Amino acid sequence: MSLKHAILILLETEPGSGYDLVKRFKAGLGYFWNAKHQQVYQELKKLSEAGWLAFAEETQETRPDKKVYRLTPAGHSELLRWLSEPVQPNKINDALLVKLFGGELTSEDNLRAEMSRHVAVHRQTLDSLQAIERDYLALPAAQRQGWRLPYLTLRRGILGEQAWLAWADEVALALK
Amino acid sequence: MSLKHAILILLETEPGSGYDLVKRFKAGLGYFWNAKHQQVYQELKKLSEAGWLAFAEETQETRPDKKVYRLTPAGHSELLRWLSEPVQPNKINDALLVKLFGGELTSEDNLRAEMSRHVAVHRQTLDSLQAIERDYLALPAAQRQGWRLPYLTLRRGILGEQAWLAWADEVALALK
DNA sequence: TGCCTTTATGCAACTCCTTGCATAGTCCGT
DNA sequence: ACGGACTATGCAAGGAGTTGCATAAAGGCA
Repeated sequence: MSLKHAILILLETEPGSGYDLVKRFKAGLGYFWNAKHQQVYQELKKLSEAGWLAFAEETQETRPDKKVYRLTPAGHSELLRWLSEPVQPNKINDALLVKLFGGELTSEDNLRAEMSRHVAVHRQTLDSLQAIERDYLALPAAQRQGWRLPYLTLRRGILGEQAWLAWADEVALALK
Repeated sequence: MSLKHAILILLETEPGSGYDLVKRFKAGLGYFWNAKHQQVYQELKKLSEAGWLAFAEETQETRPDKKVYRLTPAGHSELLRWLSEPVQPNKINDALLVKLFGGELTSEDNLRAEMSRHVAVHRQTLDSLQAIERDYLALPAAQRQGWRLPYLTLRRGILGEQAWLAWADEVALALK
């Protein structure tokens, strides 16, 4: 899929280690692309074997040594190639909806409890996305410019979470 | 994940063959759980090896023979067990957002073209979901009762697609 | 007649992703 | 002094999902 390309994008902006990337995923891209540390390390290995990344080992005194990865020219042109190519629409696999679909076989209490758990998670996600939005909007216009496109992805998150919560209200009404 | 359980739910309602299930996925659950025919066949094999399904081979004259699967008591209780257990919130992996996030490296024309392709797909999905909704709402109340919970999942689809399209409008404005 | 679609199932090989485990020093709070 | 979180990387095994190929008869359309 495009974990490969998500990594290329992150490293194009700034070289970094696997550990670094995991943190960057959590901070930014992470809302719409999830990866565990294992997968990142495995992918970095593959990407450097493919010649799209190069790394330099950095010895550190007070911390474990690390490998700092950066794009090679081949990696850069691969990224451009990927960006110019259509991506296919997302496939959705949502276990909560599967459960609701088959919910006649269980109790409404159970379904309500499940929904509240998910509502809590989505509300928290929405809160943190809105906090990021506030920070972005507080920046001077000149600085906002560089984050214009990432901001659009943030908006996707916010609108998506709001729609999710609106749906949860409908469900709550129906299960009352 | 829960392809296993999606299959159990579908077969609990009515026994059927792998081919059958693929069609049922397309018609109903398919909006929020996607599976290729290969995966369905592989999963059916595993599920019967695990003792959750049993199958009967049905010889047909004018068509290829088929295997009709149904839940065993063990499969039924596994389904109940799964339904009573919390499912964990969905992870999102959306390549379009990755592309947009890194979009500074490509042209706005390219991004606009990509967006229109996706808008077309989402609009069509929304249309077909709304067609299903109209059919549902035209049913007499007594018949609606049995589809109450699947209807909630349909609503999720509709609200989700509407939010997606509203976001696409924002993006179109920002890329103008 | 020839081509496409539908019905029906499956092997083989692969990539993608998760889970559990392992190592090892530093820094911080209590 | 001890426990926990943080920095940093990775192996091994397995489960989930994709891609390509193969078979084979029936029915519809041009």
